[in-house]
Amino acid sequence: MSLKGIFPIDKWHYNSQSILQDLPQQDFEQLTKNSVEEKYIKGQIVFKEGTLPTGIYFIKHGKVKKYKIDNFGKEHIIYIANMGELIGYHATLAGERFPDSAAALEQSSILFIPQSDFLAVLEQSTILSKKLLKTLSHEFGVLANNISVFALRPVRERLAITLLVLREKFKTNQLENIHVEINLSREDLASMAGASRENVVRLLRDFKNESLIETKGRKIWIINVPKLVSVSNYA
Amino acid sequence: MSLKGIFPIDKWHYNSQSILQDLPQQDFEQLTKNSVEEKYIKGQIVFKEGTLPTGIYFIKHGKVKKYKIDNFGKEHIIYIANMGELIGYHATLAGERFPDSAAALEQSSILFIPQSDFLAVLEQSTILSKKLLKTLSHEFGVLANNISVFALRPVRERLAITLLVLREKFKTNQLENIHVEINLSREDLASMAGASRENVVRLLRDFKNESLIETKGRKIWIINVPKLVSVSNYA
DNA sequence: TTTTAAAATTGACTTTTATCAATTTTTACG
DNA sequence: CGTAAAAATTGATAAAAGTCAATTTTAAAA
Repeated sequence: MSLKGIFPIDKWHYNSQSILQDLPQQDFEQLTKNSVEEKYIKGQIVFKEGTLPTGIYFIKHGKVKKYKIDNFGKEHIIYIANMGELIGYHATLAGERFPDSAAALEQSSILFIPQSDFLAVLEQSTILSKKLLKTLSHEFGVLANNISVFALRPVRERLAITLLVLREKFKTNQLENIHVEINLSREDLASMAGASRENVVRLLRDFKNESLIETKGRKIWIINVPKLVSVSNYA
Repeated sequence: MSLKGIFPIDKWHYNSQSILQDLPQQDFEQLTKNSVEEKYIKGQIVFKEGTLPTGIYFIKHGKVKKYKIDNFGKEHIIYIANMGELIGYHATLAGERFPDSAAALEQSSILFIPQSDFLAVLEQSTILSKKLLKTLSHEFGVLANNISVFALRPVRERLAITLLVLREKFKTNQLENIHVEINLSREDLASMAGASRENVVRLLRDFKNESLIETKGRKIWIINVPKLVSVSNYA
């Protein structure tokens, strides 16, 4: 069950994998010569909004949520970054503090690249610079989508979109793309969809009654992708 | 009445003015050698979401709204770009179609810079490239803010923030910063705050009753900035 | 100025969504 | 495997926000 032709999934992914992929060998080596690989346990914070950046992060394995916390302590998950994605570069490039926080969603292994190495390679590599410009510009579209969906669409549709996006994130590169298991807490799901936990639970029950999804414990499988796409009113 | 120290207005502006400002003379000339200045009347469309970019746009005078329209025809204004700002570069840099639309909010004069010139200067000017990286990275923070505010905060707070942001946009560089006149249709205001027009009208009446703003016709003046900041629950 | 179309406002009502307080289920771990 | 803590679910209720249908006000044009 592919989304091809029925849902513009590109508009929901940052494509930051492409930044370090097929970077010239030399650039890559210079970039990673002082890098350190760190293990993160589930829930462990990678960087925190408002702090000064000391480098950028490459996700070798695992998943990382990027989020913001409002003045009342409520969390909103902006994005889930997957294996192969680069995170934390906005702060360094803008010369600002981190605009958001990042925490591991599961046991992850992350390469830390010091700011000085990143900036040094950027100084001489037009390829890296172009890749960053391309990714950042693409991100703009993703975020613009997000904003207008949050501003205009009801929770039911936002949740449908969230599930479709998560399904892609949780795809294992195995053959069995039909049975993608979404494994995320209801709290995190609510925090992505911008809704209360209880409301998400109720809407998931509805989706289940409508035979759009199956659930077992916290796990969710989408069993009717095209119908969920139509529920999302997005495509 | 300044926002300094009481409201982080930087987190709501793109800062794209800095892209062409203090660009080396030579780069600027090459960039603009084939540029065309066009007049736009109020409401006229500059570019449309989903179309292929043919260049980028520099706002010499006037104001431009950047917006998206959902499947039901409802409009959401993502951003208002002011005199001196550059717009429309994301599509070209990402190699994609326009992620949003742009239309003049008032009589405006806009410089069109052909894509080929933009890309040619980018190819050789590391200064332009760095400025773009900086602006795009800063924009990420602005958009991330936006998303979490739309996802988590109620309309009353979003409207308070919207008014504070608009006040900055409508500042004339005169001395009289106290009496900034916000002149925008209720429809556009609602479309920025992500609310119905009627709800915006009612909330504006509340703000008026609470002596936060004054109105005359469609025009709005914020008369108690610090209190409106506190209503926004954002600072 | 007068006229008229567009925009803004108001009231009544409905729908959506959040919140609070249990209760049940699941998961982690000794 | 059993148990405690955490997470998920449910029901009841309240609050927020949208919609629809007038009516009034404003602004644009003759």
